[in-house]
Amino acid sequence: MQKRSIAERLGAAGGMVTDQRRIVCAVLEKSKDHPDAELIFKRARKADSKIALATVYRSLKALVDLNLIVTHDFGDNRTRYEIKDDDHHDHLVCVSSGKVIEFHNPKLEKLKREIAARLGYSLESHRLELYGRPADVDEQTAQRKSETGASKPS
Amino acid sequence: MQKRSIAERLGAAGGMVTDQRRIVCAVLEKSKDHPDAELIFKRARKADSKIALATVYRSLKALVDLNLIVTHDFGDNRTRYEIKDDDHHDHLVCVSSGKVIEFHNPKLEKLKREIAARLGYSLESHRLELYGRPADVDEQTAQRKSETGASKPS
DNA sequence: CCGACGATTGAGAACGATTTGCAACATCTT
DNA sequence: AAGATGTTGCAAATCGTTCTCAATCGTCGG
Repeated sequence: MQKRSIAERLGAAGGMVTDQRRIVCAVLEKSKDHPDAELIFKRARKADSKIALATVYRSLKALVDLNLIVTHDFGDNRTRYEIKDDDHHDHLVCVSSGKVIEFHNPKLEKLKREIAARLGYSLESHRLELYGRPADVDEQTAQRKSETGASKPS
Repeated sequence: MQKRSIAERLGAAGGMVTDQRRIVCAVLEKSKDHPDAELIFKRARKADSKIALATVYRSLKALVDLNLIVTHDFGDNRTRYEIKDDDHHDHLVCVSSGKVIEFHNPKLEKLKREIAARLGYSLESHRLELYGRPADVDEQTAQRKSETGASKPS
């Protein structure tokens, strides 16, 4: 009973399940990238040629409010959307290609909580993006010696 | 010879130094918060009642391009500006009061670089914000036992 | 110190992303 | 199946930010 679709979870959470919202949910589930509203809109139009952009925005907001999806801001000023995964991950954005790599690092998660705690706060959420450029192969191999616990995207 | 003003550094970097830019620089230097363009504009108007918002934006962009100031995005969609400090710091945003606390954590800096390296990238920049709410005093004292290296804002 | 030329300014229009007003319509409850 | 309520589509409105353009200023060569 783990694989409930976003649309199902939307209904379970008390949200109204409409055809348009089902479509937006389906688009998000099928998207492996981090699409913005416009792109989600374009993809949604393939399933419903008359769905409105405003509806996409409203559906996305509903899903965000219900904590079913999360937003990202990768510097270009577009809000990107992604299904909220159970295990949190952060992003590394390649400054030369724009490619986005997801990663999860337990050490980092722990450190973030500790920092907040030391400042007198309990961590509610956070946002982290690394911006980097591909390293030379030399540097890579050199660096690979230092274990950090960073893992490839799931 | 360390305390050159932003305006001076702007000139030294080859940027054109105008009255308006001097004012924007002065506003930034006096601001202890993280003002957005609109707020900087309001403050600048106190020194020059006819400076234009567009000029503020243009001055800010010039300063960002010359690496004299940095931008932040704390979730509300406003770009905030801050003088670039020598030693990097990140931010913790209080979700209940909106207060922004700066902190610097060497462990975190190191970890970020390592993570990027392990993914095959050399870290160019990054963005990190923690969002938290004030913890109970109990929790605070309990947490304070775990050393993290987090330091209070400078 | 002055004049020329390119850069900057002010004002408002223009922009792109996102939101909103409203009438028609679909959904969930009973 | 009917009604109350939430949602949709469309267009107009907003918000932050950038651009256009004529007027003006800063900087550099002389």
